[in-house]
This record gives sequence, C-alpha cells and structure tokens, in this order.
Amino acid sequence: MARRIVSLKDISKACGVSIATVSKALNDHSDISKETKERVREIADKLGYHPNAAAQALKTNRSNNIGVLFVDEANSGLTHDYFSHVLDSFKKKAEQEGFDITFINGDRSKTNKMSYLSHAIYRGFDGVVIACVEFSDPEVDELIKSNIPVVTIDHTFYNRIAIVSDNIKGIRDLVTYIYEQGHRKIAYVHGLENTAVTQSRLTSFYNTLQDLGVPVRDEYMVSSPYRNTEKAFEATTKLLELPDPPTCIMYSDDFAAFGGINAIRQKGLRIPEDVSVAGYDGIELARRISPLMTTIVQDTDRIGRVAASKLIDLINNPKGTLIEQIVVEGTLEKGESVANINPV
Amino acid sequence: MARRIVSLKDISKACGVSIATVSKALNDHSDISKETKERVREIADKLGYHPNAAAQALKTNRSNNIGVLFVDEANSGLTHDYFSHVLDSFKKKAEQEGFDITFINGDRSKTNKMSYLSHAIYRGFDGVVIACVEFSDPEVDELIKSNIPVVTIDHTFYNRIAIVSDNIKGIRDLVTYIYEQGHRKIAYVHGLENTAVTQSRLTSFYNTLQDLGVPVRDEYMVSSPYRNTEKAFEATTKLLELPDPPTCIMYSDDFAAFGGINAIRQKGLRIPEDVSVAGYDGIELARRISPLMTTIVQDTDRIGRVAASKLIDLINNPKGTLIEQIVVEGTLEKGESVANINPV
DNA sequence: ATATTTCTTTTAAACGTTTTCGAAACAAAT
DNA sequence: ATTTGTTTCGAAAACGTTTAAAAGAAATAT
Repeated sequence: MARRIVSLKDISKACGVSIATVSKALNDHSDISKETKERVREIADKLGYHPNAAAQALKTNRSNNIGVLFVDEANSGLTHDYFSHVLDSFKKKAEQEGFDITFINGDRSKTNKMSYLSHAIYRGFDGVVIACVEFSDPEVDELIKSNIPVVTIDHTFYNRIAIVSDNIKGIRDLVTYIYEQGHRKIAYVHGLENTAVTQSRLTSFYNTLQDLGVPVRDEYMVSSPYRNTEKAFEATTKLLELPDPPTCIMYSDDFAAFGGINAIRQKGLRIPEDVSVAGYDGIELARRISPLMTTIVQDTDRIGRVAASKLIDLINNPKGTLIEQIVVEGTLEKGESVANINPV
Repeated sequence: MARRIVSLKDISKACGVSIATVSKALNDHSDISKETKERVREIADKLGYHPNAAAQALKTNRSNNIGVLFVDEANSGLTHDYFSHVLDSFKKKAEQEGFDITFINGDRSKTNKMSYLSHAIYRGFDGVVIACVEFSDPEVDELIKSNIPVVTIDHTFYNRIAIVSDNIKGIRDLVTYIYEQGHRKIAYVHGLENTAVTQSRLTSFYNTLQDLGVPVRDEYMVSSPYRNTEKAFEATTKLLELPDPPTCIMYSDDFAAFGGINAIRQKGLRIPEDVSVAGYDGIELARRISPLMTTIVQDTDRIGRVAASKLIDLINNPKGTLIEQIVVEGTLEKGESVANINPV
C-alpha cells in the first residue's frame, strides 16, 4: 500500500484538460467556465485529491502556518496555565482563518540546533507570535527585528504590534479593593524583577498605595518566582513571623497564592478571618476552590484572539496594518479570600 | 526590505560550483571533497542561507512535521491539564529528534473545512499522534485507518501502536489503599461511560471491590463529566444526603475532586476527618494544596515521551517497528485526603 | 601507452503547484 | 471581410530542493 498521492496531473489526465486549468478550476479563477470547474471538482473529489501544502508554499511563498514562540523562566512550556489559555484562544482564531500553528522553540539536539529566526525561515512561517519569553535573549531579538510579521504578547517592542494585559489597572483595582476592605498592612509576594510584567505590576503597586496614602513597608515586599508554591510558602511563613505581620498578602499569581494559603493554614490561621490573600490570573481552580480567590482574572481569551487577529491582518496587509499596542483589561474577581476588616 | 531568501542557487553562484554540489556539500554526502564542503558551508553561512522546508518536503516526501490530534468532550483543547502535560512531553521528545509539531484539529470555518485525514495529507505529516479523542468519530476512524504512521494515546486500535495509562492498576491501587485505611462505604463519582478510560476504570473498580469482598452499592455510583467541578459538587451533595452516606468518595479526576471538597466543606464537614476524598491524575495543584490529595499520579512525562519515541521509530522504519500496546503505570500518591478509620 | 579504478563534480529530471502570457474560438461590430 | 472584444483554455516557466546517472579528472594498474 504505497503512499500514492493524487496530484493535479492525475486530475488533468482524468479530465482531459491541462494542469493549469485544473489548478485554476480548483482555485475558482474567473477564466474557467462553470462547466469545466464542476467537472474538475467532481473528478478531484472522486480521485480523492488533496492539495499539497509544501508545493503551494514553495510556489506562493505562503505557508498558512504561524510560528509560536514561548519560553518562560521555568520552561513550563504548554503546562503554563496562563500561556496555555492564551495559546488555545490564539489557535482557535488562527485556525478559523485557515492557519495552522507550529512551535518555534525546542531543543532540536539531534539536528543542528537552529536559532528561532532560522527555524522560522526554514518553515516559512507567514507570521510569528512571541509570548512570555525572556525578551533579553539575543535570539528573540534577532527574530523580532527580522522582516517576518510579528506580534508580541506581554512585552512591547518598538515598531511591533503588542498585546499586553493591563497590569497597571489590574494591580490598581486589586490594591484598591483590598484597601477598601480596610487593609493597610498589605504585603506583596511579587514575581522576579527581571520581567516587564513584574516591573509594571510593582510600579502600579507603589503608585496605588501612594495615591491611597498608604506607606509601603520594605519588609512586606518579597520577591519569589512565578508559579512557585514552595517559595511562596516560605515567603509567607516569614511574613507571618514578622513582629507586625500584614493583614493581607498579595501574590504574583494564583499558583503562588495557593502556596501561601498552605503556609497560613499551617500556622493555624484562617483565611480570610485571620489573614487575607489575593492572587493574580484567575486560573480555573482559583475560582472553584474555597475560599474563592480574590484575584484579577486575565482575559486570556481576548488576548489570544486579538493577537491572532492582528497578526493575520499584518500578514495579509503588511503595509496597511496599524502598528499598535493593544491593552487587554482583566477583571477583579472579589472572591472571598480578602476579608472586610473595616470597623462597623 | 523585500524578503529575499538565499537559496542553493545563490551559494552555487558565489562558490562557482553546481547547485547539486552545494546541496550535497551541505548534506554531507560522501562524494564531495572536504575542501569543497568547507568552502560551501562557509559561504552558505556568510550569505545567511537557510534550507527551505517546503522544497525539501516536496522533493523528499518528508516534512519532519508531526500532526497532533486532540479533541476532548469539553473541547478544552490545550487547557486540559492531563493532555497539556502529555503534549508538552511529546513535543520535547519530538523536537529533540528534529520534528516539529502542528495541530490537526480546529474548525477552519473560513477555508473549506478539511477532514482530519485531508489535513494530515495536505500538510504531509510524517506521522500523527491521536489522544483523548472521541474515537467513535468517523473522521478519526478514517485517519487511523489511513496509511499514515499513527500512535494513539489512551485508546487501543487494531494494528496500531497505543500508549495507554494503566487505569486498571491505578484504580486497583487506589481502591486497595482506601480499603486498607478501613473504608468499606466507598462511592465513585466516575466519568461519563462513553469513553474507554471510564470503562476500564469502572471495571477495575468493580473487580477490586469484589476481590476485597466489599459489595458495590448502586447509590454510591454516580456519573459526572470529567473535570467538572459543578457536577461533582452536586453529586457529592446528594451522596452526603443519603441515609447511609459513604465514608470515602472517589472522583473521576482531581478537578472534580475539588468540586467535591467544596461540597463537603459547605456541609460543615472536614476532610479527611469526616469524609475522605480521592482524585485521579495528580495534577500539580492537587499535590500542593492542603489537604494533599490522595490520587493516582499519571506519568504524563513518560506517556508523551514514549508516544513520540515510538511514533518516530515507526516513521523511520515503517516495516520493522513492533506494533504494540505500551502500558504506563501511574503511582499512588497517598496524600492526606483519605483518613485511616481502622479501629485501633 | 592504455585500461582500470577511484574520487569528484555536473547535468538534468523531478516533486506539485501557481501564474503569466499567448492562442483559439466565437460573437459582435465596423 | 476585417477588426475588436470576450470567453475559455493551455504552454511553459518558476519556486528550492534532491538524486540518479553521466562525465571528467586524477591516480593506479597492466
């Protein structure tokens, strides 16, 4: 059972017309008669014809394939909840528009390791989406500066379309809500400082507290990697052992917050009666496990969809597409992990 | 800045040798002199040459691309924790061996919708991995019966390589452990019956209880969709309201178990002192949130890795590869959500 | 010197498409 | 009868690569 693939040539023979005519008939060109089109299509169906992406790509310089580059600090790959949701949404939109998705990263140790750009050129990606990556990587830089259509997520580059989640507003909303619940001693177990996301969240944290007239206390600020429950656990334990412990602890993300919750409970304290907790991202479980997490729910659906949509615009119209930064807001999920401690 | 891609022809001109020589030099054929090889490679580098996957695929009938088909009942796509872990591992292994990964499913509403097989032929996938899919789908059947190398995950097909997680042993281990902790009134909120996974888990559940001499009580058996916290919540509430409620409730997966935990807590009951709980899969949070979940930790890493490895074997040696079913065991994570209620 | 072998390179066809340009056929207009 | 226009089709080149077979060059054997 040799893999015999039927080609335009086969249809052309079966139909008694030229290959060119078959091609044009199948692509619905205007210079082919209705009758011929129908006959060609019928026979193509009967023969079980499928177009050949490689040949099309070779000829047209269009692969209908989008490259996805995602590397996070922990190399969690597809198992990163925020990214997998964004990607899923991106994928759905891209597929609706007839594009496939292929990953750019990966270690390729057996073959000669390719740079991201090499890989993208090799595969002939029509465009590329870059997310959550360490943007200081020279390979990423090379890719971004290439002439391949690029959309970045959560990082802004000069002259490139970027989709960023609104960390400024997110943190502001969250801090404000916590403040309104009466908290003044607010700790923040934030992510490592080397990312743009952390930077803008920290800035917003400081600014918001300043606007609210709440002094920031250094001992309440702790750096801990994203999505790391153990480190968050340790940080939380230390915070609780301070002479003047916080009444509310914010975390870099819901994952970390769960680690914090464990630490709090291990000390025999209750949430939110004794200590309040807030996460970030709004992952599924955070909104299903009690106490429901007070968090900012990222609109991953929108981020992915808009990223795909803009990238495809850019692919189809490289000159005419507006280069812009699109900010996607999250929404405050009040949950029940932050207590109202206002005096009655 | 027109996208000018350098080709073998350019190198050939720059080197003063034929295109064939360039091709063979870059591919390290034995009939090219060392000197020429070096010169060609040097100039290729200098010119910034990248091979063209489309042209290679067209000529060699090898795309170095693997198709991934995954559709679950809830269409959770990449956000399905079990699958995303398996896929991540699959991806890593495949990439190490020089393959890329592209998704097969997706709605493609704008283009004329392709069947899975059409899509696979169109893209020229060297092989295909199928997971978690509703295997009764005729499109899946068509793909599986095609002559494309296929590996299936969690479902066995005649004459096809399958990687399956050991649900029989998993459930047996879990039930036995629960039994050993003294439980006799064991309820099972299992997944919907229309999947092979549910079937084998249920069979194992019944068999194990029978072997242990514990009668199965119909009112303890509830069907509820996988990964559905709400439905698990409802089912749990009903179970707890039975005249003779179970002392331990097993769930289809950790996700569902969290829904159950909420229901139990809402009734003012403690875990595991009042009611014991067991999940399945061993997702990250289940092993981080207290009470640590008693569960079967799936070896997603191994499943993905072996699937990729076998598929690539099959691609490289279609005749000589053993068609087999590979069973991957999970491990019992005792956690702390099942209480020991043996009399002292 | 010629024949044989070995090593290196080139020629040319092929993979399955798309697309430009020209041709054929026919009708309508001059 | 010639021109013009319209509609439909085909020839052929091109995309970038691989590879079988032929050819050339150099070395060795007869």
